[in-house]
Amino acid sequence: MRSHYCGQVTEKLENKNVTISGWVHRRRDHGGVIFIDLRDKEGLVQVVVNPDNAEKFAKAEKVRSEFVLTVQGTVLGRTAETINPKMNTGKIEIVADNIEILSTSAPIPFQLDDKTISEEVRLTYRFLDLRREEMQQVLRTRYQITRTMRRFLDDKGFMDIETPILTKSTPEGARDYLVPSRTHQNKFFALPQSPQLFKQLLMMSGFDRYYQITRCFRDEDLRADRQPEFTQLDIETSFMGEEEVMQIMEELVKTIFSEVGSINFEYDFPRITYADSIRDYGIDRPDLRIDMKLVDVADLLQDIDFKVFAGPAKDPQGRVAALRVPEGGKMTRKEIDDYTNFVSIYGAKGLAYIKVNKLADGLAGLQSPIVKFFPEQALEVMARVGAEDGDLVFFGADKAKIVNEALGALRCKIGEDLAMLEKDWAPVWVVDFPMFELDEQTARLAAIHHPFTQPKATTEEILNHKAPEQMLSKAYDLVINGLEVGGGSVRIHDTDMQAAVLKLLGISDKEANDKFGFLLNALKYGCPPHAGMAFGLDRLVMIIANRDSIRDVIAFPKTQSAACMLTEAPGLVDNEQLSELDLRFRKPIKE
RNA sequence: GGAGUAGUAGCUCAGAUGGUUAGAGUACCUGCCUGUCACGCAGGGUGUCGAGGGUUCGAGUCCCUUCUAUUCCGCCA
Repeated sequence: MRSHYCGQVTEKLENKNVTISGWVHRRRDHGGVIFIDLRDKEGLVQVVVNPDNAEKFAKAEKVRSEFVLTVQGTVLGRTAETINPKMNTGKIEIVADNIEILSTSAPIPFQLDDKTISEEVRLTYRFLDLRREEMQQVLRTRYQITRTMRRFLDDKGFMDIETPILTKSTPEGARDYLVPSRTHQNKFFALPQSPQLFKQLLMMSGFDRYYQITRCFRDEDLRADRQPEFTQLDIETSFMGEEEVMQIMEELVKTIFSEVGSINFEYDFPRITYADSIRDYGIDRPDLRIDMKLVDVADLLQDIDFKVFAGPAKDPQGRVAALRVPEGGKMTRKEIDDYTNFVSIYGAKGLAYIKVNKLADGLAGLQSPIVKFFPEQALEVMARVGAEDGDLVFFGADKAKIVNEALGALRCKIGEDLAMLEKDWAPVWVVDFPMFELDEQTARLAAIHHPFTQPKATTEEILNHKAPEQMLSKAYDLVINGLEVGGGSVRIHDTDMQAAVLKLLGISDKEANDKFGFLLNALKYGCPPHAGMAFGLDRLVMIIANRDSIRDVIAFPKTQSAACMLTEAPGLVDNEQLSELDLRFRKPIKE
């Protein structure tokens, strides 16, 4: 049915007979001659149908968009006036000897070259949406990335091993997707949030280097960069520490960017500690494409007669920080109001600012509703943040968490709005994460990474630590352009240390045994030191393919309510199925 | 759970202040056309104005409820 792909018929094949098959991209009927652009995965080629044969011509007249055809014909060079420089195959055309209609098509609900189609329509007809060149290209990029990952890891002695999809609910972490068991009454499987425990067990089994490109499931609300089922490149190694894992993972990422995106990082990825990242950027996944930092000014403003600033400045839990926007003085009142509105999302009660008109004029050169509250300190603050004429300096003063989130987000928003991105790519390792965080509602400690991460402390120190929330862990995240693309840690390989961590987390022996006793048990039988990492494949593809949404790099994604527009999943099931599972609804089904 | 935005023809959208028969482009259909490549020309409207309720003499427009999509907050070890 095919001697060549449409997109690969070039002038080299002139005067040759070819057979091509594909979809009718467009038909132009001139009455006496009909042009058909035929499309397959390699591209488009123009087919010319002349009226020299009535049967053939009649078929061409019947043809419509998206019909599937096989065309036999002769490749001919176009005359100079009819060459189409916009097409790769524009120097030639195929003069049809014979046309076969393999499949007709109803009028399609949207035109493939229309770039303004709503996502709702695209997802409902995803099989058509995926015909678009753009989507074909993205999925090809995705495949090239996974292929590169596999080759890189295979060459380094990593082995691909599958782990169960039907598994057990884990403590903490995200909400599980549950699957009722028919053979075990009242019991449920959980879909894995990640193969974390299995890959640790594989290390204990002696496989030494494991990887898997695998689906993970988390039943939480969606975002542009979050789907309830997503794909991870999951990796674990034995007898490697933080440094070795980070090095090999960095090499992997560089290889992917180089081979798939022709982007070459000729430097070591910078590293930043969690604490520094929060201090300078307000967030643990800093976008280093933007050259602005938060600057602490609390020490200068503790004693002023302006409670909005002085209060948080004196509060150990508070923070007063400034964000200097170079040349931000051009901002209008409305723009500033919009930013004030923006930070309110994060709980900020306001957004103070100082416009720097002319520093040489001293206080008179500063334009601001708040300078009058601290005339003595204002210039010192300006010096601290490095303000120059024409700048605008924003201030956040509140609980540290609020200031960090508000100014951190503001920094990125302004960076984008004012086109302040200084480079295309900014990878960075974030290291020295705290081991625990204090849950404000329950006042309990929770693991920031997961409870199997090794703290930077001995078992003794873990048990006797006076401020466990200050303890660091051997965890690391890889952040690119403000997006967390991967994270990992050194794991605990010692029974006593694992018990100590679980104890701090307030997980009882019984609970630990119920939920992952198999892991604790395995730890007893010779566990190698091991460490690993997992990459969010979808995010990595998104960033390399330069898309704004993870949905654009997944063939069949879910909507924000975790539904599939195409299959209309999730759906109702038969009563018979429910009764086999011994399940019943607590409320009547709404029609 | 919360905040914002959107929902009118197959698609993308217009439709101040409530007013007669709801429009445009495109797609589609019919006819014409032998060099187009977003072909062109002439003609044709194919509609549950997301759904339900309310106000009104009268609702695409106002009010309430609700559904869907999307962005964000919470959530996501």
